[in-house]
Amino acid sequence: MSHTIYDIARRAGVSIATVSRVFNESAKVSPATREKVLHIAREVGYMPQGFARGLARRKNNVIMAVVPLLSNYFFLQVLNGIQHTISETDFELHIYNVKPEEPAFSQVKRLLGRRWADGYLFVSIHLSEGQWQEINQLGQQMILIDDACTSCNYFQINNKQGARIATEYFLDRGFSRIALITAADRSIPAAKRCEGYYEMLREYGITPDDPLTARGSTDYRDGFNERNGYEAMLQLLALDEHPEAIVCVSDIQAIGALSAMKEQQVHIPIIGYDDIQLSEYIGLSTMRQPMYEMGCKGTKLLLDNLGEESSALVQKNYTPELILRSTTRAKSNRKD
Amino acid sequence: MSHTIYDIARRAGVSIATVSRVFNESAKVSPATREKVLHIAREVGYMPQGFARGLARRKNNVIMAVVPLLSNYFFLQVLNGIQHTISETDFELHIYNVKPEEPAFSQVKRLLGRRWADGYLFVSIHLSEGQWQEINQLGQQMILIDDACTSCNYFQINNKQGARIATEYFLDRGFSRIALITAADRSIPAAKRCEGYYEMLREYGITPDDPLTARGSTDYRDGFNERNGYEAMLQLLALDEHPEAIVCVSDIQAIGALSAMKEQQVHIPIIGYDDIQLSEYIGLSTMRQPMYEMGCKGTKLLLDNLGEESSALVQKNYTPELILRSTTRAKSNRKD
DNA sequence: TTGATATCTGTAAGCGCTTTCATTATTATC
DNA sequence: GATAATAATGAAAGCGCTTACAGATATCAA
Repeated sequence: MSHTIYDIARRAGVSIATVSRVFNESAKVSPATREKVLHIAREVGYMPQGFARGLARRKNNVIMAVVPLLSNYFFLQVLNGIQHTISETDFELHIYNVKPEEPAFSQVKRLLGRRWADGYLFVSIHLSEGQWQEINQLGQQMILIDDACTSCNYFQINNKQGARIATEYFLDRGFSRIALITAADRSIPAAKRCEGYYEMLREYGITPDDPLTARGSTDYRDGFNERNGYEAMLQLLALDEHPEAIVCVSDIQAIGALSAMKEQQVHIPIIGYDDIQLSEYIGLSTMRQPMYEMGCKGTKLLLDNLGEESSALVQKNYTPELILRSTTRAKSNRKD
Repeated sequence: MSHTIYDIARRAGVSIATVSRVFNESAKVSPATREKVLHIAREVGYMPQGFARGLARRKNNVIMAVVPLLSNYFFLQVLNGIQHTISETDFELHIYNVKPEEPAFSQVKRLLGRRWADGYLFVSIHLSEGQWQEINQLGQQMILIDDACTSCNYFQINNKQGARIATEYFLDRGFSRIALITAADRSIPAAKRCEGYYEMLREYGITPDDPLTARGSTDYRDGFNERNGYEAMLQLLALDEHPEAIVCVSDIQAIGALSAMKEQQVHIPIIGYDDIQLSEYIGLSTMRQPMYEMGCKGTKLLLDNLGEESSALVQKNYTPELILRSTTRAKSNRKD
């Protein structure tokens, strides 16, 4: 069943060192022995065990992407970028999914302590500056994607700026009753986006109106879910006066909002956030973030750092881009 | 930086055996020493390394879920079930994502050879009977979810039956020009679903009409993508006579098809497949599969098997359920 | 032939941990 | 106070591998 290097060595009539050399592409083994060993290995399905090898080498050629609740759409594209970059090396990618039931901080600490991987990519894991510092002091190679910390390498998108751009788009078109659909308070990106919305409103001399900030009560995925958007929209439509436009902190909520509008036969311009793949087909205007690119760049940096001893900090900020589609177009051609 | 059990032992003035016992909840250590060790460990951030521990124990409390290209919506829900079940144990879940560029078979073989995990859950990985046999002979604990093999444990959904149900729904309503939107030929589930469609048509005495089977040319994710459905729908709408109803092998393609219909202002009843979360909000009728449940059951079985020596094969087949929503309702109340 | 090089292979030490077994310290029992 | 039983600890082997280092063999110039 489970063969070890000793079994192979015995059957091939060589020492374990030779077997090891065969599997490490070390040149110092004659073609004849190499073939003999490989043949036996193939026959019994032998391959060096990751652990033992990792232990001996103090490196196991695994990098780990740490992501929040996997069914969140956001970082799937980041992962694609990571995957793509890794597949060009001899590293393996393992993915670790932090669960919502336990604080991310303790999960991450435990994970790093185990040292399963040579390096870690944290995607959309939001911790405080102090917590990241502590994690970073564990001395593992790591990169933050979609969060920041002064002492870490990171690739971040400016959430506030994204919301500012979306809000300004509507302001520029003369709207002033602009509503906001937000998510759970505890979500840091949501909070940043709200902030951008408020800030931009004030810059245009508008005092944010409380009832125009809505959020559903469905808490699943920090409120980043369709139903939450649906509920929020219902609240907004129940107002004495409908809002003129809507800024939404995620596409997925915007989709819920759109279905509420459809039910009530109203059309209010809306801009989502994330540019998930579906948005294009739904015609949802949105803020696009360079997720794939961040995945690639982050991975490349991590792999580079793995080689060198200590390298300079890389900290990069991106600005999201407004993608205009039909949900921001006037619906004059339709009767309803 | 990276402390070992020796460092802790030295600083605590005990042997490494004692430190090890502290971290293994072994009762044989006095409260005083336990505290002393734990205190020092906490101070320097020590935790036993996964490898070394795995090597010594020949078990590392990791189970691995192997999934195809991560951006596929299908198995996200399976993963939720897996996650949920595992979080109630002291196991960790690592996820491995097979890449499209290399045959899944060789990736899986390599992965199992490394023995990173104690057990493996293969979700939506489609290999031939013979290939699974070979994989199974590597002697690792494994469960198949959404595929089958006579010598393995598996939890499978009857794809053919699902398509039969969808097709029959339309047949029962008197339609006979029922179209099929399918995906890439190489996709096994897609093929099975097609088969169900053809079979049911014939049982109702209808000879399948070639042009009524459509597929887009966008190959991304084996054709399971919005654009593919969009293109397929365009082909169907270009026919001399529109189909009366559409069976689609995935929700994601059905969404593409719907947007094509919307563009051309037509409404043709359609049933998707998968019941992804968005479908509810779009009102898409679909075939629902018990994905979450399969994730839970599969994981539970795997964990059980990990304990015992050899246990009886568990092979379970599910039938998808037809969920009726607005895309199968007559659109008589709307003008367009 | 001889010694010097180059090529291949084996020996053995370690990687960081767990765990058995032996040893010592402690407590209970009479 | 001696003995047996119990509890806490340490020494050491081993998990499956890599990798210096050294040894063996082959090759070649002189």
